[in-house]
Amino acid sequence: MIRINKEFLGLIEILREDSVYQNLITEHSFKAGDVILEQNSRVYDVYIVKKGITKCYLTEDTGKDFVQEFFGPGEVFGEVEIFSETYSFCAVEAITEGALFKISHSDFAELLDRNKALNWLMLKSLASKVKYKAIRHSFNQSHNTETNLKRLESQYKNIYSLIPKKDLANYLGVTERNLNRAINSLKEST
Amino acid sequence: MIRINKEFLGLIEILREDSVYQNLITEHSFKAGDVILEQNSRVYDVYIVKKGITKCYLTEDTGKDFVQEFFGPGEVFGEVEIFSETYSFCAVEAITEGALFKISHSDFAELLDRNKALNWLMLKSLASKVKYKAIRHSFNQSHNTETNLKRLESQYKNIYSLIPKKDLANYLGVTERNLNRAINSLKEST
DNA sequence: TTTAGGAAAGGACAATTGTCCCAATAACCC
DNA sequence: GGGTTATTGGGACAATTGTCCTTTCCTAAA
Repeated sequence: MIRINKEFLGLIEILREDSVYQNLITEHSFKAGDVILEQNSRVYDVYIVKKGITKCYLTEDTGKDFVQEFFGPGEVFGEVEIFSETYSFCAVEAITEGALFKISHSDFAELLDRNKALNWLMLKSLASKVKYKAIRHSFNQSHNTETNLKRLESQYKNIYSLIPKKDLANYLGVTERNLNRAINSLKEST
Repeated sequence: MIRINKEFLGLIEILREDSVYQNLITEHSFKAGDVILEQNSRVYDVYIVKKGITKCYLTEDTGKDFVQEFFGPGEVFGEVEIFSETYSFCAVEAITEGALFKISHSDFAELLDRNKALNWLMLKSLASKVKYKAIRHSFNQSHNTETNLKRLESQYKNIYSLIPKKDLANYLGVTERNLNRAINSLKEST
């Protein structure tokens, strides 16, 4: 749900201690609501969240948004487009204020080639995304909204203060109306 | 849906022309119904499908199976467990007869380290899985069974001769009953 | 050809979720 | 404060999907 990757963030921050990399890896701040990446756009950079929470979502032809993940500190995005050589398939938008690191695709590709630690963390990060998605979608498809919500609540006690309800509904792939029903029914059962 | 990766298969077959690798990369045949990998088991090898179709699926606590993907020629599995260092989160079972290549985790890790082409294809393969999953689950969540089925039918004209209905239903995350309804309703609308 | 067994399809009803809209509440501006 | 406008939550009904069980169809053996 709120994905983080401390190892990756750690490595990026270590690299930035070298002054050479400070020009390649730039830091930028964002505020809540900022659109960091648009869907179906050319992607020139790889992004690493330093602080704050963003959402990565996809807008369908029906007008419905589906939230892929919420990205917290250390989470990487814009990297898939290097390897698949296509336009962005998700939009990324800030939920809270925060900051991120940015590296151009060409610089990142070069770094990947030279730096074995980074290369390995990249493989780990991608593998983790594959695994996480597999497990989450399987669970979501096999259970009703109430059960899915219960799972999230147990993982994030303060979920309603972290994520707006609308985004939560779009993450679960249901309407806000239905999410409200599930919330009420969980409240009653306590 | 039926994922293939000719580039990856090509590279593996080229490597196997070198007699050194023929001992590391072994070939095995399978027949329909064979269980190639069990869920929640230790994974010792990376697998590459050479011929045939397998399904990769996850069994939930409810007893429901959810099919992640169908793997055709070139598709890799068992690799995520190298990077995430955990037990298998999916089972893999043969749908048709076929054959696959197998490499031990340690040999594969070493190959990844030495062979840049393989390293790059591995990154591409993982990125492709992430992207494919993102797009598919977003679409599936945002549309009803009939629309989801229509999408599959348009991509695979002969889908009902390739994949058993039960597996198709588990791929879409619905019951067979509901899949039948969707099939009928598409038939009527022609 | 007949018949029994098993798999596949579909009918009937229940549960879940979506859509639409109205009421309650909060926010804001004169 | 009064009045207006957003925002949020929930009621009512419709559509979709799940569950259960019956019917149909296919196969194979006698």
